[in-house]
Amino acid sequence: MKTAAPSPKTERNFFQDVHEVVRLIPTGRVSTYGAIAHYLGARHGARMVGYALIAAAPALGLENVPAQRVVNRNGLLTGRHHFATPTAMQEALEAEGVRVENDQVVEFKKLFWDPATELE
DNA sequence: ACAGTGACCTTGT
DNA sequence: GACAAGGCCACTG
Repeated sequence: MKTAAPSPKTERNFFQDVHEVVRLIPTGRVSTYGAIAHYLGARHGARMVGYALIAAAPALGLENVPAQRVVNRNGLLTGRHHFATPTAMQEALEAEGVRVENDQVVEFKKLFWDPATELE
């Protein structure tokens, strides 16, 4: 299951772009779905960004995509449940120096990395 | 083909 | 300021 078959009709270009941006996120930094979606052009529907991360999930072989650095607007690790383990996301973030408390990134506002602003 | 769900965000009341 | 609803696009059943 899980879209293992790339559908040509579905422009996975969007996913590819998401992968690029997520990969460009510096270590110890975090970004948001809305920022990425906005940087890609417009509101693709921030939800699609999340889906793109699922499509980019390490389980598919894209371990180069640090989805752990991508959180929601609240800085909450909404997708931790989608990781191999419920703590994998938090563990990974803490391993990079990002303090996570109660599934929430501490000083998220400071660690926030906006492609449209940083990369411009 | 239809309906429901989903790692969300923005706007309106 | 808080709560509610809508919107975006894609995937699954």
